[in-house]
Parts: sequence; structure tokens; C-alpha cells
Amino acid sequence: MIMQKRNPVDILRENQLKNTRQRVRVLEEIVADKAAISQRDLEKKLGKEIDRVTLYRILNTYEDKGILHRIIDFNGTANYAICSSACTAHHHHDEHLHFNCTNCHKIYCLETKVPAINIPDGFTANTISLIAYGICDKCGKTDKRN
Amino acid sequence: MIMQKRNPVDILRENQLKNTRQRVRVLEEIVADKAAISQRDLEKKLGKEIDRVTLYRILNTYEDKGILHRIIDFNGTANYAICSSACTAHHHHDEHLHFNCTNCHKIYCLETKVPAINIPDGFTANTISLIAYGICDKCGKTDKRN
DNA sequence: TTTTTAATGCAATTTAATTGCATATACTAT
DNA sequence: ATAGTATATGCAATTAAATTGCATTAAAAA
Repeated sequence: MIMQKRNPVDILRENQLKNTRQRVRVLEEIVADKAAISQRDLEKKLGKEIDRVTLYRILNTYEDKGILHRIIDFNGTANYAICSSACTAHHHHDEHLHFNCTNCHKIYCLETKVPAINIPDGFTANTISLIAYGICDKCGKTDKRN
Repeated sequence: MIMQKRNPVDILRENQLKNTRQRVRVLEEIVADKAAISQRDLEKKLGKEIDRVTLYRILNTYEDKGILHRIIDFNGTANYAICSSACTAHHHHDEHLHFNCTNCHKIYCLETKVPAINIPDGFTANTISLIAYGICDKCGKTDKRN
């Protein structure tokens, strides 16, 4: 299993993707943010530097390659976070708890593992998604800004 | 706590909603289907009888009133299922396992309860969503139709 | 019935996502 | 280095989804 470095350029090379300014910027933003981020928010940050369509395509490519994983939030919006080094293109080992703050809308990847779930006979589960909705530590600190 | 009957007309009356042909039809469809159903699929079924916009509004109303609960599937699409009788407008007691079949795309409400989850200090969880993705019992029976 | 209140359907608008294609850029081999 | 090849990007146009305003219609209350 290939270990992915946290360095954007290395990540791109390991995945046979061309090292472009736009791709590096996207990875930088996502790594910088400790939470998962949506296409929309990325566009707000990078819209001056990267075309809207290119951003869509970069995110899709990263997801296909297993570089990012996608978390769907409360509203059905896709949010992207960097995968752990154990992720591959074909199976994401990202089965940890996600926390979606209903105040600031950030999604956090938390350490808590998804517990074993009892699946009824006849059903075969491949992936389990566990998301908690509520107020994050930042927003909980009395003041409601952000 | 008000017990909701499974009868569409009763449900509407209990929620101070006018008894219209369109609202009854939507409830009928959702009760008939044992799985959760998306706006899109409802539109396919009811598009001849109910205007697209009306359908949006009915679903929103039902969700606000706690008559339906919304489950977001793998693709970020909202799916609607009838709430258990314990649901109220302000808190949905729908914290059971959902199963999203990646073959037929149906979402099933399963009996399995969401287990207790350890939430880190500073975070306050109000709702927990637990969704398993995989192959449902119907699709698992060798033939891949549906 | 009549009156009041609310829901519906249609048209128009706004917003989001996708596609095709010419141009520009990164990597490979010379 | 440079030229050639493969691919990514940006723009324009299109397609699709969701929302809003408003006139009409229908349901419930008086």
C-alpha cells in the first residue's frame, strides 16, 4: 500500500496527476482547513484563481483517486476532506465519526470510530456513514459569530 | 403526545393542514412505499397529478410539521419517509439505521437503533445520522433487476 | 351559503451543474 | 534545452434544479 505524503506535489505524483497550480491550491486549502469543506466554500476562497468548472473537475478527480473523501452534510451538500494515508481509490477507510455544526456548518472528521452495526439478514453493507449534527466547540463558546 | 394515525386524512387534521387531493396523494405514495422516496421519484409517479412546485411545498410542509423525516442519500439527494408516531415537529425520534442500496438506490428505515456515540468535549450533538450503503435484500437475490 | 383563509398551478427567475471545444500547460523523449 | 504529446484549463453555451410572485382555485369556518 502506497503511503501518501501530506505534500500536495507528492500526492499528485503518486496518483499520476499533473502538477498544476490549480490542483496544488485546492489541496493546500483542504489540508489547511482542519474541517471538511464544500465546493461552494472552496469556490469562495479560490474563485479568483481557479475557474468554477475546473474546481468541479479537480474535486471529482481527487475523489475518484481516493485523495479526498466526500461527506454529505445535513443539506445534502458534498464536503471534501483529505483522506488518511490508508485510503486507496477503491476503498476509503474513512469510517470515523463526522460532526456537522449546524451553526457554522463546518464538518469535522473526529477520531471516534464507527462502531459495529448489526445489519439485518439479506442486506450487505459496504460503507457506514455516521454523522452527528449539533454545535461544535468553537460555536459553543457563548459568542455565536463565525 | 399526539398519536398519529396512519390514515392520511387524520394526519392532516392533526397537523392543522387542509385536506387537499395533492397532500393526500403524497402521503399515500410514501406510506405505500416501504422505503424512503426522493422528490424526483415522487415527481415521476405524481407528476401528472401534482405540479412540481406544489410537490416541493408539500414535502417541506410535511418535514416542518414532523410528518416526514428526511434522509440524505449517498448522492446528497433528500429522501422522505413517514415518521414514527413519536415524532413531533420539533424533534424527530428517527434515530434508527438507514440502509441505502447502491444498486436500486432505495433507502430503508431499519429497526436497528443508533448506538451511543462518544462525542468529544466541547461538541454537543443533537441528532445522529447512521446510514449503511450496500446491497439490499431484494437486489442481493442474484438477479440485478429493479 | 357566504366569507375567510390557505393551497395550488403557472410563468418567470435564480442558481447549480454539465458539456464541448479551443487554448494553454505540464511532462516525456529526444 | 527543445519539440512533441497528452492532458488540464477556461470560457461559452447548455441543461437541470430549485425558488419566487402572483392570480386562481379550493377548503374550512361562520
